[in-house]
Amino acid sequence: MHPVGALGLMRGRSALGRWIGASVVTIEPNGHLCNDCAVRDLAVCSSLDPAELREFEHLGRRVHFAAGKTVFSEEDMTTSFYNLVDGVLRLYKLLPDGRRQIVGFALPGDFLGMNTSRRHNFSADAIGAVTVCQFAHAPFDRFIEDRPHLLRRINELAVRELSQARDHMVLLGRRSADEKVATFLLGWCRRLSALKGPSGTVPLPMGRQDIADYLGLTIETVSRTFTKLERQGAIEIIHGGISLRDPARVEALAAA
Amino acid sequence: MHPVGALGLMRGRSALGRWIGASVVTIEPNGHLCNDCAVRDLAVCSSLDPAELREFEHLGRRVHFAAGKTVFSEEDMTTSFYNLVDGVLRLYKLLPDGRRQIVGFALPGDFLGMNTSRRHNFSADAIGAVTVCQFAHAPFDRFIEDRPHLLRRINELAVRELSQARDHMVLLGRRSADEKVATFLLGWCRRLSALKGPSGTVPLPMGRQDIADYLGLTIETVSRTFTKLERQGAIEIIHGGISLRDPARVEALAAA
DNA sequence: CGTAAAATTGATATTTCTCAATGAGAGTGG
DNA sequence: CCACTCTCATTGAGAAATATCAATTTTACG
Repeated sequence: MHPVGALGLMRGRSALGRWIGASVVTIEPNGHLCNDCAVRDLAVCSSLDPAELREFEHLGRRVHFAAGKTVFSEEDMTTSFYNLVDGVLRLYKLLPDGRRQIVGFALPGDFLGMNTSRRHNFSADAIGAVTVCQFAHAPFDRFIEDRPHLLRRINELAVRELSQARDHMVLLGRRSADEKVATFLLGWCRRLSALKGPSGTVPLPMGRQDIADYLGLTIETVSRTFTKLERQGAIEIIHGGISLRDPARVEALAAA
Repeated sequence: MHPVGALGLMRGRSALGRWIGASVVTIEPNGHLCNDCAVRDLAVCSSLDPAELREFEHLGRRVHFAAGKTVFSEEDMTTSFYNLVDGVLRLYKLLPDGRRQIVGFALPGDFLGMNTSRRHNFSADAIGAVTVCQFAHAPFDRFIEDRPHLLRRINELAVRELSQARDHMVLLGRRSADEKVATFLLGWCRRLSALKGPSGTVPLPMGRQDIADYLGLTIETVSRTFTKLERQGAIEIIHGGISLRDPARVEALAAA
């Protein structure tokens, strides 16, 4: 089987093709059970006991997005929270002249939609096919009201993201192109391992331009750096991903 | 009066010189009243009612740090939360080879010390004299236990910081040196205005190297950009700060 | 097979960094 | 009060990293 497809992260075409063609955004009929949910233990839901989970079940609805579709935009009013269930999102901000900074890639279990302003402060696009669990603000807020453990869990996720954001600032402000790429590959690899277990080949569902916009580089520099790493024997470039040939070397390049 | 000293942000020498010379880090004897606190309505405390505040009062103790002192270090175990009461902190991370990225400047009202690991994920130095309100973890956690409104307030601050962190990623990854400096000056100016009211001259308590490490530039580039802005008539460089001569022009340079 | 999008590669330009020297204030001690 | 020294900031010249522009190759998909 294709290494990328095997992890359900294929770009441009969905392994779950049945929604595509019918419609690019599909809302699943009610009746999904949280107990069956793939991110049951990863997401905010991990703080809920079985009884709560049964109630929670009725608050959210599953929504599918086809590759490239926008889940929400920076300027939109926030009406919902989202739990990413399957697929990958690119989270980004645009400058007025079109320059783009990707502020992160969301993976299953990530919780989106928190804000102070009533507006999202970044946009989110599906990379490949995506499933989210969507919660309207009002009922979610009511549910959380007398469940401080859920609030605590949400805070925990926010604080973790904050820590990652700071790490990324260091990368953007103080690392060379080589270090940026090496650090990205390692970090991505670690996140996927945590999610799906270790694997020889690492799928990169996002395109080179996405990687460039995440690392504050141009697409050409990213491409050249990939090639350089491959020539050094550190990685092997596979279609739709890479293989870490010499992880120690990549770590050395990442300079901790 | 000196414009910088007037705002209590003078660098290198404290307006409250009485602690300095005696000791660089001073713990105030108990008995401080939250009601008198300058950040009463800014900090996490704003979510507490008068009765709670009286109880809260006993949890924290005020600690003073002289200019340049480290409040906590990245590698330290976290034993406390901190409420910045007076002064400015630089929050930064270091790479093994000494490169530094300043991830933010903390101002009065900011709440520090949240984390998921049991360690701080950045270091904090006093820029000029600083007063913090320090809370030991255990009693603070106990206090928060049955006060979800305080937890909600803390979450609110975390989410706001996250939003700022993302804005800063855009700056670091996608803006030119000129845009970085202009954006920094405007942002700093706005933060101080919100805190102390608008003012013609804007104190910059941090040094040029701090600004450079915040913007992902070198000190020379920052210095040159300041000079350039001054020659264009956009700003005037004052000792220990600047004056926004032509705010519209600076905003144009910041490119939204 | 043909076309379009994405990725790679090369040549050159630009920005920012590096290295080096100079200048300006603040604190010190005579 | 005045040299002296220290740190911080500024300025200049040249170097290096990365961006830009342009062409080519590869891959995807009808």
